[in-house]
Amino acid sequence: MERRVFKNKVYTLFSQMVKAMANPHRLEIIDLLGQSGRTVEEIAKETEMSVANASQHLQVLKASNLVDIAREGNYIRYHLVNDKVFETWSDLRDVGFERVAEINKLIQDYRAQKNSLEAINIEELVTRMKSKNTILLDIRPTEEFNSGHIPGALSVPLETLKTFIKTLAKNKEYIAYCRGPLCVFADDAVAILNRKGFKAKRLEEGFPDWKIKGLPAHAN
Amino acid sequence: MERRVFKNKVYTLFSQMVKAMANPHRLEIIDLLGQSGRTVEEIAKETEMSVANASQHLQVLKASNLVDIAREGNYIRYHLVNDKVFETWSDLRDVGFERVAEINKLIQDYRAQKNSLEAINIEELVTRMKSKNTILLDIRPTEEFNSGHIPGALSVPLETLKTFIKTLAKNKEYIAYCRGPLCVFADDAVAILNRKGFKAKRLEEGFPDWKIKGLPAHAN
DNA sequence: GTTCTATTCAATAAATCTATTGAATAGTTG
DNA sequence: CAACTATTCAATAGATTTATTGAATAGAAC
Repeated sequence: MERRVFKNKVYTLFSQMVKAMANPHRLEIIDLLGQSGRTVEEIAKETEMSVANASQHLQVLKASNLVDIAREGNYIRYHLVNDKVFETWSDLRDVGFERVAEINKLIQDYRAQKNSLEAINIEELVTRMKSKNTILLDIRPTEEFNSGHIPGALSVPLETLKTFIKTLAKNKEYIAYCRGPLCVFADDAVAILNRKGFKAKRLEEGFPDWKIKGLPAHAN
Repeated sequence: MERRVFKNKVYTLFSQMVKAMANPHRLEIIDLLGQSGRTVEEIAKETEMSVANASQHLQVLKASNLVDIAREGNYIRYHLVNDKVFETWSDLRDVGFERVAEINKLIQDYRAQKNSLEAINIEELVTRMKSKNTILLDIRPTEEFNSGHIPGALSVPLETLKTFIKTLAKNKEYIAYCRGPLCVFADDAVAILNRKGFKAKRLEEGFPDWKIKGLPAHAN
């Protein structure tokens, strides 16, 4: 095979893989699946698209070997094929945060509106966790907490926060985290906590980001 | 702004960035620019496309903040905006090598045909370089070698290899490297060396991959 | 200020991608 | 085996992307 033909072929193959990621719905799906495997129905519900549409996008991801499936009784559960896929998305995300002004502004504005402007990152969290004064809250649904969480975190799904809040001490500092920088559970939690007079900030990243950094992860 | 509206907007912005990468020509351009900045004309020549077409693709990359420009006299030189962009491409590439059978096969076949099947990776290279018996050859054009190379490498652009080869000792082991895993200069060099009875292998990765690993890089 | 040259723009036709709908399928449960 | 249900398929119309042309532009050089 001639050099140019080879190059065209190989870059075309890579571009097909990139194309599979190059869609807002599919990025959202990858972000979700980075969390844990999910059925078509669950994905459709969380991303607010039709089941047929979600299925179609999942087919695209599957055809490009970014996700694979496991049958479980009546359901088919989709997974990312491995951590590398999430890492690629995570790198893309970083480039976006760093370079695309619109993305930055959109996120800042959203957080400002929620009164959740201050965020700390994973490095800062590691330092702070050494202090007894910091309490870490995992705002995701229970199942996600159970399938893996940051060691030392308390499971406080958003719906339970309002009752849980009564038990919290005012003299502590709270850090809330959820699925990732684009997940808004933690922002909502921080908003509620601040309103009630607690000192609270969100963690910029989420559990999958913690995990791909190779930091220890607890599972129940 | 409502949660769903926020999510749609933010994932759309990210997907626009990914779309900018989702084209074979543009991936090749990113791969090239990871090497060093280049003018439109240079890019058009190396990728064998028309200048108008190359320019159009560069506009797409520029609009997405993946590349920027610097005027130099009569020419405009395009650069990647930062290392993160190349790292993202590098991660994508890894996923492709690992998960997409067609990509693997294509590359293996091409190397087989060039008699350059055995490749070592950067980790192995670091170990081997401790031995006096291993000689590292940089097969890229002189300018690229000068703008940065792996410490200890000899500059042997492909055109000069045939004359250079007369000076080489048969009892050494040669490692050839070039721009990256999809660059074929090193394969050609290995083929020539093997044909003449030298022990030679290529380095799987290229100089930019060495650099983003944070390993030391010499420049003249 | 005119000429020159690298680069960009504009227009177009072909190809590809997307959401929606409703029907089809495959595997499970009773 | 029949009924059921999660998922996929197929068809379509509208939107987006792409390569190719040849013309336009903007800055450098003289």
